[in-house]
Parts: sequence; structure tokens; C-alpha cells
Amino acid sequence: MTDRRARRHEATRQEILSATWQLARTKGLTGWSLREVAQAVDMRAPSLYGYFDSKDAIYDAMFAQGYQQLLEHLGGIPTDGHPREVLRRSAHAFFDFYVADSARHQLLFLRVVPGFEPSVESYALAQEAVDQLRALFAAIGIDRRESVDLWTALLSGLASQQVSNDPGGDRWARLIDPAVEMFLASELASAG
Amino acid sequence: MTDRRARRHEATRQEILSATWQLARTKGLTGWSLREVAQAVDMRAPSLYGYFDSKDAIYDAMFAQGYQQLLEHLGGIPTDGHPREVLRRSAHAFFDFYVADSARHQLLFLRVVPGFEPSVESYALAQEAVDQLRALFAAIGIDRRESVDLWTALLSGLASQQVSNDPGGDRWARLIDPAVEMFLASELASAG
DNA sequence: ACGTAAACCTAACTTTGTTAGGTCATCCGA
DNA sequence: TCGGATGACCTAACAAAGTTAGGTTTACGT
Repeated sequence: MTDRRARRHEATRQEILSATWQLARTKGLTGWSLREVAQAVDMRAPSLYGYFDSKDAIYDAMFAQGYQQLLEHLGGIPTDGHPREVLRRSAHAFFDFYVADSARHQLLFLRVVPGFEPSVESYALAQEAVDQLRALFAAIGIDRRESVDLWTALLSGLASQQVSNDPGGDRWARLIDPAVEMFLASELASAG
Repeated sequence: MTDRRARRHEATRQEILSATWQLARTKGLTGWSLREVAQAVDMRAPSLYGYFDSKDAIYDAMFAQGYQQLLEHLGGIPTDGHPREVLRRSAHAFFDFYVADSARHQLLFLRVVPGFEPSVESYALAQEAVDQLRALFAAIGIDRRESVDLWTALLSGLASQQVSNDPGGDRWARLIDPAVEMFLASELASAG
């Protein structure tokens, strides 16, 4: 097979991405340099250009990878049971995903990297995640766009506050269940 | 008076900060260079060091200024009338403040600038804003910390989503009033 | 009016992303 | 099996970034 080299190439690409995630987690989403990444994979900085066109291309690959992870996360949520339980599960899944990696959180949900715009292919993954979330809500009878928007705002707000103002703690994590109740009561009231 | 020079110095400091805000708004919070700032105030980059110790010191001054503006914003909210009206006013005031300047939003509420930590003096201003918000809530009979935390999460979430996913639009802005109702209903239910 | 210190400059150092161009190994076709 | 080609990596070097050193001019306080 001709792809012996292609497989090796792809493996190295993943190795580079993995090292970059590591650096982004420890030094901040934009706090790393190509030379550091190169050093981590035992190369020199210019060699990285054999695998990515630019630093922004690395961000783009990370963006895509992050949304793939989110899709897996979302896919793992059982949609059976009482709507309250489904909502609760999805809330915790969301929150955990956000908080688990604040660099990823910034990359996927906040426009933080100056000049970086995701490519159309990567953005399609983001769209897919939104669709999947909408499907999850539809499965429990919530189908108004406003409701889903309010939900995402609520959850991303809780996660942002947790990460920014009480990293490592649970001050906002403890508010998830009350927030679910609040949201659910409001939905029941306005659904008619 | 001995401060003729001191006043001029302070004026130049403000001029630099103002030019930096402008750049941050157009090119992103971290998308500007000292040389660009210098050019905007008709200087060379090293001259800025007569006014700020470092680029991070500029961020710190902006951080302080941003929270001063927030404090003014909060102070302008009338606390009389029905709690619903007070909440609504404060919600819109918050949201508008967030959305009016997304660079400021990122600087004040998200930890976005790699390596930057606000100085103790600047952080005290942030604390003051939190206290003032708590006082506003106490004035309308809401004094549980959890309630205020949930409120800030909700509002900052709405604003973040608006800025990140629908800049210039009103997709999340329209959810403010429903969010207020949702929050209020939940408060009334759990206040006993 | 004069000495001093503030205000500003140029030159330069380090680190950043990036490009140019070279070297060596490895794979494919004859 | 062997040569040409291509891939993988390197060093050297660029421009732009934050920052420091050190000098010159301006203008204030005594």
C-alpha cells in the first residue's frame, strides 16, 4: 500500500496537535509558540510547516478536534427518561465539557484568538453540534429556538463564571441543578 | 503649582489609553502592538514606557478603567419601583454594557490575555462592582449569594452568546426579558 | 537664568511567525 | 537492484513583536 508514508504523516500531525493541546492547557490558549511545540515533538519550528500551513491552521485543527469531542460528548447522553433527567444529564455533560479544559472552551465558544476564523469545514462541525443539541431538545419536547438559545446562554454562562471566578472550585457547579429547575419551570409555564 | 507637568503626564496617559481602546475595539483585545499605539499618539514605541511599565500595565489600566465604567453604569440604575422593573433595568444595563464593547467584555470577564493578571488595586475595583451588584439585589429583597451568582451567570451567558454568535444582531438580546421572568419566578418559588 | 529632570528619540537585543533553500533517507518504477 | 524523485527534516534568515540602553532636547522649578 502506498499510504505507509501517509499514515506516518497523519500520526505526526496528531502528535503535534496533542503537544499543542498540552501547551495550551498549561500556558493558555494563546500562550504558546511554534518553537515550543516543535521542541515538544523533537523538531525545529519550520518543520511544523510540513504538517500545518500556519499557526492559525493549527488553531483550526484544534477547533475541529474540539467540536468532534463535543459531538462525542453529546452523543453519549441518553435521551430516555423524564425530561427533567435528560436536561440534568445534558447540563452536567455540557458544564463538565466546558470546565474540563478552559483553553478548549475559549477556542470553541469565545472569539479569543486575534485574527483566527475557523475554516468552513471546521465551522460545519460546530453547526453539527448545534443541530445535535437541538435534536436532543426536540426529543424531550422542547423545540423553540429561543428555548435552546436561552439554555446555551445559561449553561455557557455558568461554565464561564466557574472558570473565570472560581477555578477548581464548585461555586457555580452547584447551581446547575437549580438552574435546570428554573429553566424547566419556565418552559412548562410558557409552553402552554 | 508643581503639577503642571504631572497634569500633562496624566493627560498623555489617558490619550494613550484612549488610543489603545480604539485599537482593541477594531483589531481585537490582543490584536494590537505597542508600535501601533505609539503611532496613534504620534510617538515611538519605547516612549510609551515613560507612561506604562509594560504592555501588561496597559492592560491593567484598561481593566481598572473598564470596571470604573461598569461602576458608573451600575450606579445609574434606579433601585425604586417593583423588583421586576429593577431587575429588568439592571439586566438591560448589564447586557448593554457587555455587548457595547466586546474587547472590554473579554478583558473584564474572561481570562483571555495570556499571562495577564490584574493588580490588587484593579482587582479591588472588580470586587467593588460585585459588592455594588449585591447591594442592588439586597435592595429588592434578594440576598442569597447563589441567586446573585445565578443572575451573573445568566446575564454574562446571554451577552457572550450574543457577541460570539450573532454580533450586531439581537437574537439573544430579545431573551433578556424572558430570562428576567424566568429568574424572578424561580426566586419567588424558592424564597418561601 | 541656569541646572535638572522629564519627554522623547534611535539603536539594538530577544523572541515571535514564517520563508528559502539545502541535505539526507526512503520509496517507486525500470 | 538501482537511480530518480519525493518526503522529512534541517539551518539561515526575514520582519515584526516587546523591551532595554543610552543619548538629546525641551521645559519646568528654584
